[in-house]
Amino acid sequence: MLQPDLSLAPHDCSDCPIRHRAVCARCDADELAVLEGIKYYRSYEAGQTVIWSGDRMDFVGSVVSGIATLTQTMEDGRTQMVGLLLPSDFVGRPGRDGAAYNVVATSDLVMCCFRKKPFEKLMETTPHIGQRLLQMTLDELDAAREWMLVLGRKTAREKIASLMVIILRREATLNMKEPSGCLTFDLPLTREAMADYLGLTLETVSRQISALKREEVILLEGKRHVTVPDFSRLLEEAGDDSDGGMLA
Amino acid sequence: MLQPDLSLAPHDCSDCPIRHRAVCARCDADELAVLEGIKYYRSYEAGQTVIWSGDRMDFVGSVVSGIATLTQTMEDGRTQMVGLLLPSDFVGRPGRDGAAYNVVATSDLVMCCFRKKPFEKLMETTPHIGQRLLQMTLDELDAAREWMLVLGRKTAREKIASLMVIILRREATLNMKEPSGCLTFDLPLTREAMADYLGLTLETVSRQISALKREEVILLEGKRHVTVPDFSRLLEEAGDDSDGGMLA
DNA sequence: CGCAGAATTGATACATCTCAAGCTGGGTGG
DNA sequence: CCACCCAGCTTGAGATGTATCAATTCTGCG
Repeated sequence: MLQPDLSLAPHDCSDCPIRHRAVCARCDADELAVLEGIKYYRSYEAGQTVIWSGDRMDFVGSVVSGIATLTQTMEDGRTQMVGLLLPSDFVGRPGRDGAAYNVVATSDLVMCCFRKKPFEKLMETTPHIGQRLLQMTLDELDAAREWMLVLGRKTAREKIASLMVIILRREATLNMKEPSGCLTFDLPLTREAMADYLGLTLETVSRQISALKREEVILLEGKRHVTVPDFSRLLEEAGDDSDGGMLA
Repeated sequence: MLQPDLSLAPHDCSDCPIRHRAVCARCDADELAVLEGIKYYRSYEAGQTVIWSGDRMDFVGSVVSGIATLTQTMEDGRTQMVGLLLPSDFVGRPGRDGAAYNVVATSDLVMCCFRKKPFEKLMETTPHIGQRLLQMTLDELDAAREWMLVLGRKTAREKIASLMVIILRREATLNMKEPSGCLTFDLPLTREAMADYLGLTLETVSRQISALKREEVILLEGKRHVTVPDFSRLLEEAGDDSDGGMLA
């Protein structure tokens, strides 16, 4: 099914789960009403490709629920993930026609979309949208630069630990609290997708996860469910500064 | 001398060399006049640190002339360059107090600065500034993501070739033409700085440059001046798609 | 001239990749 | 209900690319 059931998708912005973090976060009631007029929802099943790099893209939008990946591929097939899209993340670039990356749904995915032209027009007249998009883009740029350090300078073990730290930090952001002590989460990615994120092979990912398990930095139930008995230990393994690394 | 001679710095925005590409690019005459009122220049000598990561930063600004690097460092000294700042590039983040990265002048450097608070206030009232900053940030994000592919998936030789391609592309952007055929440029970085950019050691950088020279992909005069007899050959060595990879 | 920083080159070590063989768990059809 | 299958994963052994350590060689400059 190309467009899975939409009945559960929110239709009213005021109960939207990403209302306060997405590109519309700063909009007031009037502005929201205009956005509401041009929005529509799309759903994708786990594994579906949302957009191919290079394709014409006539919409932009926000992830409402589910997870997607942003990847870049070389001709010979080497691929690098360049972004992990979680709920509230923005997809697409105003002012550009073609998609620069592949977007693939990693889980079932619901997106809130806007046709590009009307959205661009709206941006001209509604500063709150551009302001929020700037904020979000600056955050993504910081994330990309942090990831450059991971890719360029960290060992395989540090990379795996860094990935787990990032996932835990992003989850903690939702709950508005610092991660610490004993924590639990599910890996949203296959070993292969982790390898593409980390610039490793899937075998190396697997070996390093096994090593972290053997040394009890993490505990595993099944392949995906992870328990971190001591977050600061994980931070150490990631090679991060002991402080949260958070910036005002 | 902490603040080298400023006499050559432009004082009138209308003859500023970066007038049409910097954060002020979209401002009209009135808006420019306001900006002109709060701007000031700073100069740095080659090698000087402009900002230390974590330091309080009371200004934002644009590179007017010269080159600077943006780097991130781990406690044990491993460092990764996360950005190369050329004329017109923007430094600093509105809405944040501390610097996230080290900024170091690689050559003599002139910056056009704005105190942060007045600049932030101006952004609220002058949409053209925010719009331009959004555009520039999106471009930087694309550059960072392209670099993630380089760091995560390319071989040492491809990394060196990619660096040269990027430098040539950025120079070509100034002249508004696609690079092709026989080209010439100066490496703006030491071998060590290249290593920090590419996630390699300086020895590996040196060896790969020697190899590219031996195989006549490039010719060297001195350590810094490079001639590329055939740009498409360099592109191939970089592992890039043969087309320019340019996006609308 | 001679020094210091930058770069090159060599020998060896080691982390990660590659290729290959099995394992595991959840789903399917007989 | 069980046997089978298959994608995802783990583990092993050996190859390889890059790092590390060390010794020279350049190059510009006081």
